[in-house]
Amino acid sequence: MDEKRRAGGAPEVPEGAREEAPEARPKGTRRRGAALIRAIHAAAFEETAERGLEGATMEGIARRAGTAKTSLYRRWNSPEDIVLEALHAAYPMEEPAPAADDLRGDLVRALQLMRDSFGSRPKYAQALMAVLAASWARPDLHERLYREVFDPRGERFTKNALLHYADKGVLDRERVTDVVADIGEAMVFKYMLDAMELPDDAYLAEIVDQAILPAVGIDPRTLP
Amino acid sequence: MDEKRRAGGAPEVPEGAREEAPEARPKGTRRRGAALIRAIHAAAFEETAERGLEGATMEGIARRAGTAKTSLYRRWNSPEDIVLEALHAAYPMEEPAPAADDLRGDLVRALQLMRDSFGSRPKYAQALMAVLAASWARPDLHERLYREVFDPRGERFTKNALLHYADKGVLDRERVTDVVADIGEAMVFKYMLDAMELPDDAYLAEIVDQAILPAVGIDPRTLP
DNA sequence: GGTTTTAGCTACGGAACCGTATCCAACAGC
DNA sequence: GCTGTTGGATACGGTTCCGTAGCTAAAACC
Repeated sequence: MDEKRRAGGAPEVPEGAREEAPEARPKGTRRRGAALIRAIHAAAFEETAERGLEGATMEGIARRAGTAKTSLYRRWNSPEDIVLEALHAAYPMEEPAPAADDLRGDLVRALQLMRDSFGSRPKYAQALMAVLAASWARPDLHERLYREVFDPRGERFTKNALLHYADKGVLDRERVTDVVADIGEAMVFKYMLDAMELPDDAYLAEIVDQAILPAVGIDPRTLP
Repeated sequence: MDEKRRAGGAPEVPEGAREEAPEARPKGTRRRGAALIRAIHAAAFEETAERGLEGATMEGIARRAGTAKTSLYRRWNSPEDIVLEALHAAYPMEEPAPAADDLRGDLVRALQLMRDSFGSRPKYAQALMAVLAASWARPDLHERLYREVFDPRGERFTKNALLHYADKGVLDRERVTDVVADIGEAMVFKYMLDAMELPDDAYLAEIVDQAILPAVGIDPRTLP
């Protein structure tokens, strides 16, 4: 067993949990509207990433955003509300299937889009992970997450590409099942969990060549 | 309050995160040793599942286990310590590759083993999910999780089966890459996240037929 | 039986959050 | 410049959790 984390009642800051310095800005000035909200969203990501969805507090978010608790309660009722709104605002735009005649390239690009969306904003991926985990034990939250965040944007990064080329006759439409359409996302996700970092382009290409293309009946070695 | 519209027999928990009733037992009696520890582990799963790793508290675990906070501090220093120990104790035993001459069946069984391990103990999957999510933002915890929980048991449910049949010449050894060895676990995991439930046997079979077998160059329709 | 461990109970001061109220000041629009 | 709006600061009582202490009593040992 480990040593005691602290001795006595010392208010010492536990290692690793230190908060970022509040958004510094010239004293006697104020943000409002969109600029303020952006700062609060970023703070909500930080707070959720470091303390989990259930550990996040209004006071913590306010501190990180360099604003007052009262300013948060003016708009939201809970950390959860803020985080979900922040996730929604940050969720990547859907890029309509690039019509190039390059199945393999389009699949890789679809996975790149997914990966880059995780890296687009600091702490975005960690915050999303925290919410996903929490939602697994909370049907209400799960429903909200998929309705307010995922659904409105379309989802399915690789599925569009696969269907596009199925329509063109490049591959068999019957093979684009739900299972197959999920392979790419599932693999990227698992990689992130194991490695604690975003996959590089080479790894994405491996996913496409070794998992997705074989699943739709195409040997990548026969491709141009 | 809502009407009671209880159809089935499941002891449905009304939303609101009510805690389970403390382990009832005859008054004036005490558990000790292993029996007590088992109850505390179960309580730690509940607490972590419902409130997240960062939201779990010693008081909450003590309440659920029907024991005293002081009894927890006697052995552990934090909820995290308890949960990690509980996960370690509950992690499924590795089943050596069943030597039957049935690749497809062995793969399905490997995934069943993985799935059943998640359902083996109440709240086990949710607790593990919570810890995984938290660990993604905390290198120390990630290291601990993999060292104290995953590594000691071996991991890789499908990889063993694939390697076994590669050695027998049933499939090409070159195709059993890290990516391919991860497909099964990744797909089960993604399914759980999306559906909030464990996959049934039919879905596991789909994963094997539509994703894993094609990836190792085998058309399931050609199998016995 | 008597003795040693180990659980359970109560209580404590300190800390962090909660959600709200109050008041003042910076901002935007005119 | 004047004015209504929106942020920021402070304070509050109430709750939960922290980690420790002191004590009693059940369980296990011999």
